[in-house]
Amino acid sequence: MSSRIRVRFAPSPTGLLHIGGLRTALYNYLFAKKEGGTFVLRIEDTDQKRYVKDAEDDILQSLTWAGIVPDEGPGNPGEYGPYRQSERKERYLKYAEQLVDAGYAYYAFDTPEEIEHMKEHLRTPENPTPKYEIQSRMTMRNSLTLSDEEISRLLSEKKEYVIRLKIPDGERIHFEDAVRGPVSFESEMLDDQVLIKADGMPTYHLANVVDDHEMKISHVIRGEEWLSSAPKHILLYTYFGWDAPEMAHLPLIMSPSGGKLSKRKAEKEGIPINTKDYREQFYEPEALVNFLALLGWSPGDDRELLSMKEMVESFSLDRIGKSGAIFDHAKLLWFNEHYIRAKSDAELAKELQAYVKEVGIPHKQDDNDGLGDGSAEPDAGEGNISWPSLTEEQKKIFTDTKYMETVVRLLKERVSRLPDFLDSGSFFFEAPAEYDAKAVKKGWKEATPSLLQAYTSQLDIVEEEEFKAPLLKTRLKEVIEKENVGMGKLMMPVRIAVTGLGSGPDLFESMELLGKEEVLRRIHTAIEKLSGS
RNA sequence: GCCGCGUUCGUCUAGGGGUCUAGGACGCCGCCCUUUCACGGCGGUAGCACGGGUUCGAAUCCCGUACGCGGUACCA
Repeated sequence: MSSRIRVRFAPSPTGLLHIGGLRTALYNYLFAKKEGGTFVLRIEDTDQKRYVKDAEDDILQSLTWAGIVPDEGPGNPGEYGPYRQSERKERYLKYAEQLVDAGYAYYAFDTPEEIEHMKEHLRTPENPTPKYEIQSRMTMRNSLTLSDEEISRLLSEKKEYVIRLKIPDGERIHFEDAVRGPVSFESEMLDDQVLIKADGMPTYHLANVVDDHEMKISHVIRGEEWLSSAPKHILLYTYFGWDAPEMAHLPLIMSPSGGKLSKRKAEKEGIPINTKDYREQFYEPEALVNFLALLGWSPGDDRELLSMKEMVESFSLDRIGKSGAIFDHAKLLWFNEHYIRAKSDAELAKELQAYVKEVGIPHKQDDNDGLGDGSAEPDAGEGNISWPSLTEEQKKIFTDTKYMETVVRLLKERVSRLPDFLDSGSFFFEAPAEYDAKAVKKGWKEATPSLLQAYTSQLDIVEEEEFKAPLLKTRLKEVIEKENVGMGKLMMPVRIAVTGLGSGPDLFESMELLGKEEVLRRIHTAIEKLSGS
């Protein structure tokens, strides 16, 4: 006999899965796994107006990518299906009518205009949002005010109607929230929530309660935006005579500028909001998951880098924080760097190849710096790129696994995200088109060309097979000794010539990888281009 | 407006009456390593929102204020 713990992630397919949703799913998942329970995915597609066709696919793909795989869901039904609310439509009406019969709900025939008129009438500065409730409902056209004949006539004429919950008067509704402790609401503050909409579909509130009950959900773990409607749900459980599940309302993920991290806000602040964005930009899923887990939860000790397994082992609802957590992209990048470095060169090379195949290579137009104060901005570099197709030559390079693995090995310690390999290692894939102005100014002097000549004449006589890092270094040392200059005097110009940049991975290893012919060509090109001007 | 929830370094957090001159991490700064940069190592910067209580003692408990956030739909 397995555990009775059952949790669900119940997104509505109105768009791509955003990271807040992903975190909610994650917490549900961690709790389920920790308790040996079941993690259910339920699609809450009761709003036909906002339905987005591909959203469900995206949700599942994103969850899978993150390693948060549902035990039950539309794709892998358990014994409580179907798992899409649109496919469970009939049962909600039945339950709602049951409530009507018991006197806990009623039919309402008001048109939207009539409701708006009522609210308009009641609206004052002190009460900007009038409700459909104990007072106002008696002025409306519903089964509380209409005669029985009138009601059955309207019903039989198939007039549009909704079913509303009859909120009781003067009750205080208490419940215990697993993360917040005791919470209570005055019933006066609730309005007569619509349970069944005019189109026959249930609202979230009804569907949610019915499904959680029918699917034997033991713990409802969801975002704090639901806290205010929890009393309505509690009321529904009571009226149905069901035990309410445990509730846990998660703190919201906030934007750096304050407020809920909405799509709009995130975009404005340069934060990828959809899980799909992270997939497409090849973030390490472990990094996102680790980061998200710690945004509002902590294992109770000083560990920060946790595998899914470790998170499962340490997870508990009472270690979830109560206040909103600001999304810190810089910290996410730190996690990402960590997980990149934890991967093998072969693994990374493969991913990089996949990335290029899918996306292409970025071509920087201008404003190419890589030096200077760039390190201050974690997100620098985006915006000025285009994605042209690869040349034959580049295809050859990118399919050369050995080559790619070396690139990865040389660059791994200096990238934050997978695409950065292409950015900071662009010279591995094409000769520098321009030279970093700062570096040139600092390291390219009058005497440079002759020094470079001296070095290249040494390199000229190196056999191709001998063109290895240690030898290249030795040759360079010999030249500077002979010319009686410091190492930087030669190394910097060589770096500029070969990479176009003032800094980067080990120069000699980079040269070895590029090969004799290419290196010599680049040095000669640089002398031509930089010495004239 | 009303209702609800919250408030520890810039950010994520530990801490739940004495062990707190508040710990860790990211970021930032400095030093070391490296004749580049990065990684790494070491060090530093910075915080209990405010005001009242309770107590021998409060970041921790209570009240109030301020501020923030959420909700206030035939959206979820």
